[in-house]
Amino acid sequence: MSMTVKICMNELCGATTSSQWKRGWPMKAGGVATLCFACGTEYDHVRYCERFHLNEPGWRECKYCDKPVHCGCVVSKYLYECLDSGGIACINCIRSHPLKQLVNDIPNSFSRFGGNWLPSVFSNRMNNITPLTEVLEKHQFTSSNSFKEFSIRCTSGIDTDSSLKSPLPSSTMFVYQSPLSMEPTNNKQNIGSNSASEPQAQQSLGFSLLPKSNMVAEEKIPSFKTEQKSRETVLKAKSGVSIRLKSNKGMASGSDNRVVRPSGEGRGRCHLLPRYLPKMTDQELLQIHGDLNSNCTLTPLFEKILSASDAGRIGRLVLPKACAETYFPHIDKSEGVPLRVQDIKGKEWTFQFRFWPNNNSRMYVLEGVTPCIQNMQMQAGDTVIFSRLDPEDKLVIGCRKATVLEEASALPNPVSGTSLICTDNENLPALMGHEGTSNGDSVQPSMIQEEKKTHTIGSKSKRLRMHSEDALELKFTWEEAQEHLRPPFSKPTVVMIENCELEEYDEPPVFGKKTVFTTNTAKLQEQWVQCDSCSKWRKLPSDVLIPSKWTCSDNVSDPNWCSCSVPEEKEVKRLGKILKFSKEAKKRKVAENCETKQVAPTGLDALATVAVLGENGSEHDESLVSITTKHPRHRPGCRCIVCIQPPSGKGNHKPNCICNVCSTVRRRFQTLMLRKKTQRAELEAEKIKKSQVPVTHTTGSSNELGTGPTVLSANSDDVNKGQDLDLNCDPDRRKDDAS
DNA sequence: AACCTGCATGCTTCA
DNA sequence: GAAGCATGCAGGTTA
Repeated sequence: MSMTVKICMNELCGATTSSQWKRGWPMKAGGVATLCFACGTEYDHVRYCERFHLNEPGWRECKYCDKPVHCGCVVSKYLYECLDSGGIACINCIRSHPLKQLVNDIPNSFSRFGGNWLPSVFSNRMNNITPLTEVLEKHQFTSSNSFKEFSIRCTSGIDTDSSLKSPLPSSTMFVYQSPLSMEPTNNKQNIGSNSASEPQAQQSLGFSLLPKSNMVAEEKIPSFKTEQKSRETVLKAKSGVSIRLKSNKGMASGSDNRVVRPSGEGRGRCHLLPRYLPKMTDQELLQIHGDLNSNCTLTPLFEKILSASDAGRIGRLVLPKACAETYFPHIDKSEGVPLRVQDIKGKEWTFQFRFWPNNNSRMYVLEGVTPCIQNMQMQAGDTVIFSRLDPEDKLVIGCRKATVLEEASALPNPVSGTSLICTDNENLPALMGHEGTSNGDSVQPSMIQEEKKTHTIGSKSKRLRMHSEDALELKFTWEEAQEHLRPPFSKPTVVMIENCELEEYDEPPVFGKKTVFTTNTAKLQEQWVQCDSCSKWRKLPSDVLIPSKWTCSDNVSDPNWCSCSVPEEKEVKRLGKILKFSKEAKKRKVAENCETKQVAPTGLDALATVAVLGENGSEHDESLVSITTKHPRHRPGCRCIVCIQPPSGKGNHKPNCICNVCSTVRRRFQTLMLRKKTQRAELEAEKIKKSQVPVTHTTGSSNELGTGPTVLSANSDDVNKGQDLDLNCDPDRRKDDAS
């Protein structure tokens, strides 16, 4: 029995289960896709898995069966990335390592590399999984200003003070805005808009033209030409598109600058409930014009926030009765009429506009909307906007993404007392079906924004109300967060990927106070923490978890230092030097990154940097206290290279030493050199390219190609330090010397 | 067994 | 209290 789970190659879709494919999809292995039911992407045979195991560039072996997995197609790329997450096999291993498990149950692991938590692990959405190499090179160890803001949303069960001693619950979602995987502005604004009353950034608003012939329904929608000109403002855009804005100041909506723009339709307009009136900013309308290529007038008709059932797999969008009867064709029969619309990508969609008898009334629905909704990446909580385009009388559909907060509000609480920040499409239906807490007694009115409730799908139903007020939001840069995130108590699984050791944790990291780790003369790790009350530094055992607020009185491990009145230990002076070095190293690194605009140092560069710091530190202080600039979270048992290397970073090993440290360092240098070689080649190629273009100024400097960080090159003496294994050498120089 | 269709139920909002 | 509407669910259909 071999059953293949299909994966939609549309990375924005990623539909996986057979149920998400239209009928005709073969259930047996070896079948080919035709159409993804979720997103509507059409496939031909060539684009799918015939390429699955071909030896194309980019392939790699399955860690379990040694057969090639990654051939370059999206499907295998996905497998490849999952492999990096650990524990997943290729299709060859389907029996022992079910692909289904791979796809539907993405391991929620938390990875560290070189003591730093990888951002990708915090975003376990299928769409957001980022290849390891990209994570390392583009996110992790680049200059600090390249770190994107991310937020940790804690829940009511997590207290920023004391409860943080405990690991975050598994349901806690770390929202990290990856420039690779998320849209550029929306999430950041969402994350940043703690106050829900802030104007919401519009992630996307898609409108497109609809050919007149697309209107299948013969019954015409009433024309907009009858609307009152006096209430219109026509914006002439550069492209010549006229966007007719109907200023209606009396109907401005609440807190934001979103203006309720009634369609101006004569029939039944005044019967529309306010929540269905289109609320669009001028900016949005101006944005729309960029998508329109003809001289047209766009008139928003109505909008509706998608409910769970609207966005669900049933594919039925319930239309507000008044809107349907006002703007859509009149229908007499229950089966209704087909209706064509287009989205922003120019894709045509045909919906069945129909109704059901309901309590002596009618319930209007659009059937078959799932592909369109998926294609527009809409979820429950997002707003679908129906508009008309004049003079062609075309029906267009657009969308407005909900904020993270809105999305959160749209979700029922899966765990009592815990709010889940989740943007995962796939989780949505399941969560929607979770009624155990939907009628929970703990449901409280939102304190974040009263109005918000009327804008979320939870506004109508108890079932969907959740505790958005419980969400706490802590903002850090990714780099800052590293210093607050500490490994959970569970032991990590160390996996080697591309000669890099990754620690995989099943549990999320622990969030706590920033501390400084040092190594004392006995080579034991110590932890320093600053009192929030007296600002004195206190020494604690390295395995103690520090809550976000800590004072001397909390120092239960050493009664001698449990009072703010007690002066600091003498060792603090050394700590001060260490901190100074740490800051300087960071500054140098950032400055160099800005200056040279080179490829950012990788974790291996950071390793070398650490080694340098260790040496310098020892120069300034004879004690063996050392600190890692990139490894603030080391704990006993940590097996990363920084922890296992000699404190001074060099000098204690013979050239032919085969100890774990030396072999690891050798191996890593090889990898680093190889990588740098590639980078250098790329840069040179680029330089040659540029040189062929007329250049007004050239510096003549050539040594910036592929060189390591300043910290490395500043220690050029190390290059000539004989055959001893030298952790501080510049790999490029080393390579040059060798050649 | 999974999916689809049509209707019923019951919660929310409005007048 | 009435109307609207979100969603559950039973029965039919399909793979």
